[in-house]
Amino acid sequence: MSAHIISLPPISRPTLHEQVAQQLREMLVEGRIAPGAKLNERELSEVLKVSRTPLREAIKMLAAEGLVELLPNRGAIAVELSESDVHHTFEVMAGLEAQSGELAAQRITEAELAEIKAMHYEMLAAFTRRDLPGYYRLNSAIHEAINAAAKNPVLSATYRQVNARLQALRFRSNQDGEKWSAAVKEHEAMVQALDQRDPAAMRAVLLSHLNHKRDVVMAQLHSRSQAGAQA
Amino acid sequence: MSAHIISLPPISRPTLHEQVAQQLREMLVEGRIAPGAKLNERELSEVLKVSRTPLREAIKMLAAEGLVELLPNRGAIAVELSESDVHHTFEVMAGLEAQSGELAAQRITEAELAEIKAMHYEMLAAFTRRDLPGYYRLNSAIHEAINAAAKNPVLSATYRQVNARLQALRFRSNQDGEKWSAAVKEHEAMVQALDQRDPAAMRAVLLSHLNHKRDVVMAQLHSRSQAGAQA
DNA sequence: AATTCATTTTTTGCATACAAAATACATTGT
DNA sequence: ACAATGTATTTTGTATGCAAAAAATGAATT
Repeated sequence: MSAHIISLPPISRPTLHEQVAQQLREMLVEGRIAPGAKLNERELSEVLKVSRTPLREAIKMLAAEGLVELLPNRGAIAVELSESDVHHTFEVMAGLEAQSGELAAQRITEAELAEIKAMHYEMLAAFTRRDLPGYYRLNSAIHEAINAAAKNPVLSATYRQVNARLQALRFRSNQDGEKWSAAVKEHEAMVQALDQRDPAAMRAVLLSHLNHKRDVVMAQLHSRSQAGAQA
Repeated sequence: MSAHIISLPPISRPTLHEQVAQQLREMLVEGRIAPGAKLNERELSEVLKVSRTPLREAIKMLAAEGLVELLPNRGAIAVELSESDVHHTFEVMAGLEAQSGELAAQRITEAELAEIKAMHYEMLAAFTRRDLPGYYRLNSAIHEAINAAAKNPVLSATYRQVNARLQALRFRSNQDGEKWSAAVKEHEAMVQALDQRDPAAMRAVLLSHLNHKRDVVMAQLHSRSQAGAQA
């Protein structure tokens, strides 16, 4: 048996239901399928050019992930989180982020820390330019990096799954300038806590960060539902 | 506002894939399907008396829940957690339990507390009789009750999903007598923290409780793998 | 005997077909 | 016009069929 021929098959083409699940995931998180909207199987199978079988398998996965809700004999709809759902979800996210930060402060490497600092400065640039899309992109990249620095794949997977449900809310609209700069200040404190390898400080700042984020989102949801009620 | 999707249908008749998923879940958690074992579709569809279609849909849900692993073109196997996986999973469970306890200490009602105290005494009885199955049953009922008292459905669902993976390990064998009484003492402290509505104390005791549980399980896994290596 | 290669068998993945439930529609009666 | 009821259409749920991939089998060669 020749020793250096083995271990070639790293690139496995994803199965069809896997690809479909990924596409639907994006459509749900990006809001191309609106919360509450029905997922018509015939329609989707035509758009995605697959038969209903792999499509249904993908939908079942998304249901287990909490991105869609299955209604027996009536198919699936994109989840629509109630105000209370959002509150509870943020509560869990806060706990996950706090733990993530706590562990990251214990386990982060110099290289990872340097990269986070770099992204932090880029984020400051986006903030200064009032470049909201850039800010959000960097913000979520930083949180992902903290997550990675925690070195716990189970925590990362759990975090991503819960976070995906929140992403589907599409709450990335303009936020109050004051709240925004407060968020930036919190990020400053985060980087500092990481630099000092201070888990308790990291936990504290992330808890407060997530609480503020929750308040912003809930306020937006509220104003959104107000606007909707008038239309 | 709120999602008023569910108004009437209290799931009169669960769909077939739903029932199959539930059955498979039990088989996996109860160890009737061993970790690492292959899930043969033809075989399972004969045992469960359903066609492969709903069976496959159920398997996809279990994959999303992390109970089985999908191998492209080679079907599914029951997840087999590595030592590192178990460690990471306990880390997440500790965080979830700690938060659950923290919230429960803030939100528990007198009635809920009374019920937990009652179960605690039953558990003491089981401990005194060295009734291990009864002890485990009451132990998990108490943790479920704490979870319920936290009044966060998202947290409960996340907790259950992560916990199911650990249950599949079937680590309920005899534990060291000293460790056992230490666990009971921790439960005593839990009830006290709940009674005093002390979230910080609750968090602390649950973190240490889960850390000890992790140590016990890891030790058992180790001795088990030792025994396996000799056979 | 062990290894390689070709062939058969099994198993998975996907598409289609059919049945049952839900929805939409139309007709009737008031 | 409206409600009620029966019928048609659509949509979901399940079973079956077929093709491709993987595994098993077995012969041929060294």
